[in-house]
Amino acid sequence: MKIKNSRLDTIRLILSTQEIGSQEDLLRELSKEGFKLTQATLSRDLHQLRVVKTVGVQGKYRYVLTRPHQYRHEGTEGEMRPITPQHEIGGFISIKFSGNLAVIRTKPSYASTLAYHIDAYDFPEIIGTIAGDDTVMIALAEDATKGAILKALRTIIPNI
Amino acid sequence: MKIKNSRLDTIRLILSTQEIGSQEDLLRELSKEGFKLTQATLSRDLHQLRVVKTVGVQGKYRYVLTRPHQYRHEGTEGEMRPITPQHEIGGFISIKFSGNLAVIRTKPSYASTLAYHIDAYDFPEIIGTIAGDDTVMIALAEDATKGAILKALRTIIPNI
DNA sequence: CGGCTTGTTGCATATTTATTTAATACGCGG
DNA sequence: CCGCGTATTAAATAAATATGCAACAAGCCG
Repeated sequence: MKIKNSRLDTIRLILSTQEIGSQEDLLRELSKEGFKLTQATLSRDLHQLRVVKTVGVQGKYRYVLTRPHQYRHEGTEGEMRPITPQHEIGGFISIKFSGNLAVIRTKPSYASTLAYHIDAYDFPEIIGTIAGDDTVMIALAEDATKGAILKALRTIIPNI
Repeated sequence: MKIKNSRLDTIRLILSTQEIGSQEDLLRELSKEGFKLTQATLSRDLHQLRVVKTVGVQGKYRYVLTRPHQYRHEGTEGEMRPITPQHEIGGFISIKFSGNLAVIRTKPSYASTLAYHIDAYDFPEIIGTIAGDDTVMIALAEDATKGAILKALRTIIPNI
């Protein structure tokens, strides 16, 4: 529907540019933009957008967008060869490499937990991670080898 | 405090291994582990841990860990040199490069906002971004140089 | 130790968010 | 245009979560 879509866009815009701490706040901003709706509808909108309420640095709550993740298509591309363990560790399913990226697949909703653990270790071979729902993308340092990454990750996922 | 810390650890453990959808659920799990506390206390614990309630693919709610923010500054490894500004602009903390990727760290919850702005500019040097809670991963165009990226981003993050 | 400051907790309650329900609007094939 | 299935909504309410407050425990000087 037309109205709803533009409303969702506006929600995205607002959340991207302002620090919104409650649905009431967001409702107020939306009404400034000419949208009138109830908190119930907003709650459903946010659910659909998969917006989450996080805790910011100063302990303030804040609604933030998550990205609509791609639900990818398993590899086909030559280089990438999945290495899959016998036992699933904390939702881990597989890891593949390509260039300076590694992509870990997990069971649904386990990705951010895994990314959390990887981040916590702060491996020098890894310059950053991003988690979707069931995928963790890992940016590797330029000189990191596949072996070094696997070795590092083994501290978190023994049977990787 | 002793008890509280081990409780926080246990919360992390539980959230890492189970799909918890409400504080009541988590409370139940904690009591199995011998912790007795009220929802009020748990709410405060989760706030302190910056745990967030997300929406999974099937629309289920789930509590997940976010990363411990280290205001780090690694900068040791040869190629990678975090470039950190004097003033924090919109939560920006650092940027690192590796191959055709750049990884920006932000203060917690600022990543999606920053990514949104980067996207909005539609720089030819940048073919796409992904944002987590405090990390933006940027896919660079094939011919983009580090300098060109920094120059482009400067329109958004002046002191980058 | 005695006072002071800080941190932790439960209780009760406020606040916030999700959901049920019933009504209304919409899209579309016939 | 009609009828039927699907969306969308508001209102009320349920459910979930956050917080003010008072009590108590811990650490910390002097």
